[in-house]
Amino acid sequence: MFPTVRVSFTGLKSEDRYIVLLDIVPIDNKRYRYAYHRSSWLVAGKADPPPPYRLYPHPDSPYTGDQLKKQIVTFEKLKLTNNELDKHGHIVLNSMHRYQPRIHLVRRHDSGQGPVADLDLEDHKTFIFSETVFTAVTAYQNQLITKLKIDSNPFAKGFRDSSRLTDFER
Amino acid sequence: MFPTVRVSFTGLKSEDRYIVLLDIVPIDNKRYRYAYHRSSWLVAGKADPPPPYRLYPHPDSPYTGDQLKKQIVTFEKLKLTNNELDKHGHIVLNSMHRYQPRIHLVRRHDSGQGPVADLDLEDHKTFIFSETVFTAVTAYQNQLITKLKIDSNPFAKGFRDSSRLTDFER
DNA sequence: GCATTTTCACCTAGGTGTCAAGTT
DNA sequence: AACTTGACACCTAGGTGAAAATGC
Repeated sequence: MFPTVRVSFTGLKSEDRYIVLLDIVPIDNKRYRYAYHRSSWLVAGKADPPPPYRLYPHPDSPYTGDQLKKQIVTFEKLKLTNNELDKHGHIVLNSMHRYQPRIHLVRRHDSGQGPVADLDLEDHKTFIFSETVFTAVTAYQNQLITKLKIDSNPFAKGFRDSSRLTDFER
Repeated sequence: MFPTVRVSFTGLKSEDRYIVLLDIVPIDNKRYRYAYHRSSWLVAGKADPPPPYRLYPHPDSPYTGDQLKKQIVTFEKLKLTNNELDKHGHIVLNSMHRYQPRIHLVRRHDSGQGPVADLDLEDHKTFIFSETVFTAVTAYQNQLITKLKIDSNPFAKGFRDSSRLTDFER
């Protein structure tokens, strides 16, 4: 997933163990389509059946409070898929639906062991940044988003304006 | 450092915190030179003054006992240098001297925090594999070691026999 | 008519030994 | 004469969107 979600924390207990998780939840119960002629998203009916819900623990978890204070947690390895049968642990989304990523910080006292199965059973806090809402697609619907992603992602440098042929050069 | 040191552990306490470290110590007080005509190492006098000693903590440390049980700890990022003034945290060695890598497993109870400064002050166990002794060089002294390293390291694939011109092909 | 998947060129990032040139 | 360094070609490994192929 690009751009990459990056978070940092304060107010932690040095000695405690923490797990940082990310999940992505639907924003509404709708399916969308893109209207090219007016460059905007339109509601296209009720949401499709939701794919399996997955809670993605940051692969470096658990952290000690001490470790976590010092760094920025970067979800650069998080991947999205629309394949309900995915076996790689990626987060599964419906294409053409709108989503809100969330960050969860779970605190484990000396007792707690093992993976986080259910957040409701954990001592945790959830953080939501509404500016990170997005629409899932399999192909970009809009040239502006294509340009934005190409210009901001180092791996897409080969598609930058300056390295491509313009109409004039062609 | 290639080949990469890889270790796994058993008999850990799930709840405790562990730090895995690697250091490299001189095997004797000698300097060596290579005798080409008889393809063997010869003693070439007393050791040069030792460079700064560095204890290299595995970058993923600390581990919980639970985490550490499940995985192979791989020191693939460990680097060696002969530069006494090195600022990258690499292990500093004298070229043409013989060395023994060692693995240290430090157990931290709930109290212990911070980096490992002195192993003698820690609850730890040291593991030595004498088959990992090596001679530090800046250039290989022997065509057999060159061939062995090229054949076993994926990053040196471009130098394999099959992809290079033989005398016959030339 | 779209949406989705597959293959591809083009990158980032960095680990190899070689070879020419420099140092001691 | 022995050793060391730095630029280089050649790899591994994998993240990009484009375009063609496929599916619904």
